[in-house]
Amino acid sequence: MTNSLHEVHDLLLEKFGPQHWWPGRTPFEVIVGAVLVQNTSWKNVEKAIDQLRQVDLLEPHALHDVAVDELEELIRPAGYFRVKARRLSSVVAFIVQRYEGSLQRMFSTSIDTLREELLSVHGIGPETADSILLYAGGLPVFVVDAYTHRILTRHGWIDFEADYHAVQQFFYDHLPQDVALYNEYHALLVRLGKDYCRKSKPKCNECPLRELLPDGGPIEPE
DNA sequence: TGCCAGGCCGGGT
DNA sequence: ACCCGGCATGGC
Repeated sequence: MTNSLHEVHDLLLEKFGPQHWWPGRTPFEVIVGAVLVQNTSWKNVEKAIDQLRQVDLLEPHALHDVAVDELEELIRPAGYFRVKARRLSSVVAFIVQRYEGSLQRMFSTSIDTLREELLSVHGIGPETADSILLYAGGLPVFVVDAYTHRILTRHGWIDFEADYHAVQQFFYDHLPQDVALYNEYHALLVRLGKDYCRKSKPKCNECPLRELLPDGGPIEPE
């Protein structure tokens, strides 16, 4: 790693500008979005969120009172709607039962404890948990997603085999603990990924990070 | 048109 | 401990 991760962040910020993540109006809306966006484009999620807003379901107790099959129809545009309706129900049940529906209380819990609790909820894995902690809770947690992994492996910064925790640790090892930095950085990596690091149609030769690499360019995609 | 999107779970080896 | 299929709509 000849260049600090700071430089990468600064270059991306210079090129793309602030991303203003998370695109949610309230912490609860961010949580709902975090579940709905799993392996799905944000565009689809927006439609589902809009439908929930139309019927005033973007708050814990209201959503908790909705039947699953009704929820399914409302979130249909987000895809995987049966699965996600149940996942949302689980998350909301957790918030209502464990924290009386208060995100204020929920985010008062220590990060490590809350992370473990979130991971124990059906439908919440590492990325969703961390997205909730960072983007809904404003806590210093770095979010790793498929783009992050792909970008780092294609540039030879980490092994392809690196798992979620290893990738996350890579950022913790090279960055100061800074919520605003974590927030912007993840958003910028996703932005970069969409333009230059898609699973298919990668445009590594045009990648703006190319100039930061010692050998003049990203390695070939796997 | 086919392939993929800001994952996660459960069953099979 | 892996490995893999299933889940589903909408966009390029």
